[in-house]
Amino acid sequence: MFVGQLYYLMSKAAETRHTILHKAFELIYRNGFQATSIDTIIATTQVTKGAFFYHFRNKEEMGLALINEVIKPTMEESFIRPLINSDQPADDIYLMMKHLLQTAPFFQAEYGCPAVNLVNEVAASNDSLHQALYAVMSQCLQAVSSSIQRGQALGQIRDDVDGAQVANFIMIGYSGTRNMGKLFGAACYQTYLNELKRYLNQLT
Amino acid sequence: MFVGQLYYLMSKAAETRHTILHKAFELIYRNGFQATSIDTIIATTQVTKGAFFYHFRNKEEMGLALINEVIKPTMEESFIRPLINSDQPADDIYLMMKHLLQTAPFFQAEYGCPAVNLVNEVAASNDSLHQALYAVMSQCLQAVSSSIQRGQALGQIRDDVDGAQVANFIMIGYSGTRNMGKLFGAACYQTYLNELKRYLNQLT
DNA sequence: CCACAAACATACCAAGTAGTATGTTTAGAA
DNA sequence: TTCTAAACATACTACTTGGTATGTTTGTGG
Repeated sequence: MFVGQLYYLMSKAAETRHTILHKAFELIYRNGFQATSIDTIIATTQVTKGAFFYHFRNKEEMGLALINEVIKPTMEESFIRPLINSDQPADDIYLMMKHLLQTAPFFQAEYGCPAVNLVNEVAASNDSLHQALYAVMSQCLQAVSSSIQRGQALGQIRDDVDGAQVANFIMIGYSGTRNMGKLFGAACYQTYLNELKRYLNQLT
Repeated sequence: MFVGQLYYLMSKAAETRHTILHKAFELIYRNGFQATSIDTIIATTQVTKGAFFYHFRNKEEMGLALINEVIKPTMEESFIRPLINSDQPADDIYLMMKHLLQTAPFFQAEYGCPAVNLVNEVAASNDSLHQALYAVMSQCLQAVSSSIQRGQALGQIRDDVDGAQVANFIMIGYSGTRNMGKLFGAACYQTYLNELKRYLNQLT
């Protein structure tokens, strides 16, 4: 098979798959994984059930693809990329978080963070989704941890600071903020940013 | 009606109601609100559907009762009570959190915190449950905030510290810890406690 | 232009869902 | 004891769920 032919052959199918995943992402983001039925997904995508189950063996596999093909790239773009090669970790982590909370594409306080929501809903009950989310969040942890360690090498972060612990604390703060934001609204976001700055300053 | 007669009259019924609520609490804690069906609840409680719907108009009202009669007292006992009249807020908040994360009755990292889980699941989609959870969590916020302000009056906390903001940050940290604990396990708890101590020290 | 697999479409199903209709039991007031 | 309402029990229903069985369309390699 020529690549061109393969491309055209798969093009429409890939588009259908893409449509399903991204529409499902929106629905699941707002309503949760369990609460979003396949019937709802195919109704809003105008895709038939046959097409859905051609592309995904079952709902769980669709969820897996959603995490790996929609959520993971999104987190890489908004959480990890701003920290790559950062030479001022305290500032860069703060700015990354500020952007993430205030202008990221999926910013909506009432609905939280897609990744955090899924962790809460499926981590305890679905092993493969748990693992996929674990991979995504571990990447984020690693990005923060590395930037802290780089900061230490550059003499900008105190040596007694444990990068991995700080990274954990940042992720904890992020997920907690997204969680409390669903309850108390976006005001939480500014609170977290203020206290995060105070915390980061103290690492320098 | 005499109180005694009323007491005996309601006693058995109250027990049934209590059984339903507490068993539902366990199931919902582990599996979520939506994922816990009424059929499952009545099967594990050995209570019939007629009894269930005698005590609760519908599933939502049962959830409301669960928040107000099970979750709220639990949070009052483990989150609020340790902070009442605390004269060393930095220490007391840390100890309260340590106890809450390590020895509280509903401590199970993989399942998180019942209140936090519910916030995540229903805050965006159910207004009355949202309000009930808002009330519970606001109480917790208030307890932390008050203790910080008392600490300021006693000269133990810096005057430039905003008690309400600190309280928010504590709740954010708690919920985030419970959330990340579901993903990464109980190791998160120690990390949070360490960084919390560092944070609290800096307020004195 | 034809065979054939990829990509979809339609109809269906068994299990589960919240909730109801209609009973029966039980315990205390009179 | 008897009457009555609270407290439960049973059977049922309309609807939704994830998933399947069985088609039909579509593109493309030979």
